[in-house]
Amino acid sequence: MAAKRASQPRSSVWLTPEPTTRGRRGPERGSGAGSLDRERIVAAAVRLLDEQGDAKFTMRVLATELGVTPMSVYWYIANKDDLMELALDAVAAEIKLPDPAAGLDWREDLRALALSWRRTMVSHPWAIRSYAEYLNIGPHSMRFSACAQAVVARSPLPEAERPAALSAVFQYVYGFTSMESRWLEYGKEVGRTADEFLEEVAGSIAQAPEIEAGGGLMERRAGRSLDEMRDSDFDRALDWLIAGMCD
Amino acid sequence: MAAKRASQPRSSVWLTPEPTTRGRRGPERGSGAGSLDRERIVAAAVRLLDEQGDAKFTMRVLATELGVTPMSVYWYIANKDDLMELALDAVAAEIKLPDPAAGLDWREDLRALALSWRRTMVSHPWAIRSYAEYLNIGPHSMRFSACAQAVVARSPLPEAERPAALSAVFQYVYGFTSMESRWLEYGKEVGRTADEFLEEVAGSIAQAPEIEAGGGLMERRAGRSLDEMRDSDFDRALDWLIAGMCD
DNA sequence: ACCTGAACACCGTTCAAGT
DNA sequence: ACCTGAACACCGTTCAAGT
Repeated sequence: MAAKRASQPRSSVWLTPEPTTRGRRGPERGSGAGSLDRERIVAAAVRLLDEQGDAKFTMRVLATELGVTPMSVYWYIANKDDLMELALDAVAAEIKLPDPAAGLDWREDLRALALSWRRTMVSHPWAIRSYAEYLNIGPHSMRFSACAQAVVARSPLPEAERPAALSAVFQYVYGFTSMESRWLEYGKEVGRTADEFLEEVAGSIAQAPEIEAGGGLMERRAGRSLDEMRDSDFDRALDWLIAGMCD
Repeated sequence: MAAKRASQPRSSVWLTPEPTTRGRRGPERGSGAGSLDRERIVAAAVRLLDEQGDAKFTMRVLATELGVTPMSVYWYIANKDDLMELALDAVAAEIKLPDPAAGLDWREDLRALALSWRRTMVSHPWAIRSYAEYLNIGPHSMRFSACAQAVVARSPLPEAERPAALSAVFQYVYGFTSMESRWLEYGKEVGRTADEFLEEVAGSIAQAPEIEAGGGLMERRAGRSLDEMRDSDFDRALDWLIAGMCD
């Protein structure tokens, strides 16, 4: 999607200051059903992305949803890439941040942060996919990372190592969640649970002659469901990470 | 790209047994310049993806590169998604595996595996992006994960915890590398080094009033280049992970 | 200031036809 | 068995025009 036109360098909504005239209007203009603005457009985009997935999300269906012609939308946003960045940041606003006044240990707060990031992303698979394509530097996203930095700032780690600590935790969470939602989505598309789907795939792989059997990576352990296993593997790895950081 | 047509569930090349008649020919047919087959198609795809990026990679330019009509390619592969999966697995073949006979500590082998995965992916940014979209269960990819499993099998970890260990390491590496190559590519697109680009972005963010300053996440430490910092953060986090796993 | 309609330059892919 | 040409059903977006 990004950089479709030939050699135009791609940029970011966040780096091109928005002309405040557009989509910004005073309170005198009542929010009648048909009035368009950035906010309404982004909200509709997020809703459609959630409901139908990013593959089916086009400027044309967005316009239809808004009861408007495709080109109307372009009055408020420069292009689809910008809209995706806006939608991405809107989702970042949903991530619950721990209350610093609660007085929890920094490790618990870091854990909580990781968990709520994961929860949010699993419910917006298109968003986590967009991470691979867009810079994610909107205000809500920055608010999240500022919060994360404040949490590690309370740790005993020397200042020079804090970025590595954040990197370790959140790159891991990103990787894990990305993988997780890919399986969930695949399963949903073929109409099964992730459990069933993964088992089918494991079966096919085991039979394919040219594929050397992975031997165990995909198999259930102790009769637990895959959902349970996923959760506990996630927790376990997080524990290791945080434990390792403190020696 | 995946699942473009409306409600057709997406599948995978690896799950739909290839009719061996196609693209498989006896040795009697010399590999003349114009002869098409799966192998040649996939090789050309990888080359084009490397050179021009996935945004510009279309079936039409692929066909042109092969000196053939777009639809010729479809005799050998079912669709573009399948081709991407094939290309993805071709790249997985490049990942260097540690020699189990070298007698290194399992931790060193795990590290080596992570490093060579990262190196391979950084040189094929389209491939790491494809991870978010496709099942990655081709023979070379499975060979890689079988190797990784063999390595942790040599660790003192109880069997039930090995999947979590693998998950921790490789999800982290995936997340890190994904982020890394996104910045590298963005920088390249606007014609600067990742260093310069990141600095510019940090500058813009600092100035944007609605964005709460991240405060330090993006700043250099001790005058080192970003490349150096990236490498050392990566190493540090890997150490933590592996150390944490062993208590 | 805001919205439309028609058009452009693309996509991936189907299908009937050629050799 | 392999390859082509024309066409279909889409995309995002430009541009000139309307109100």
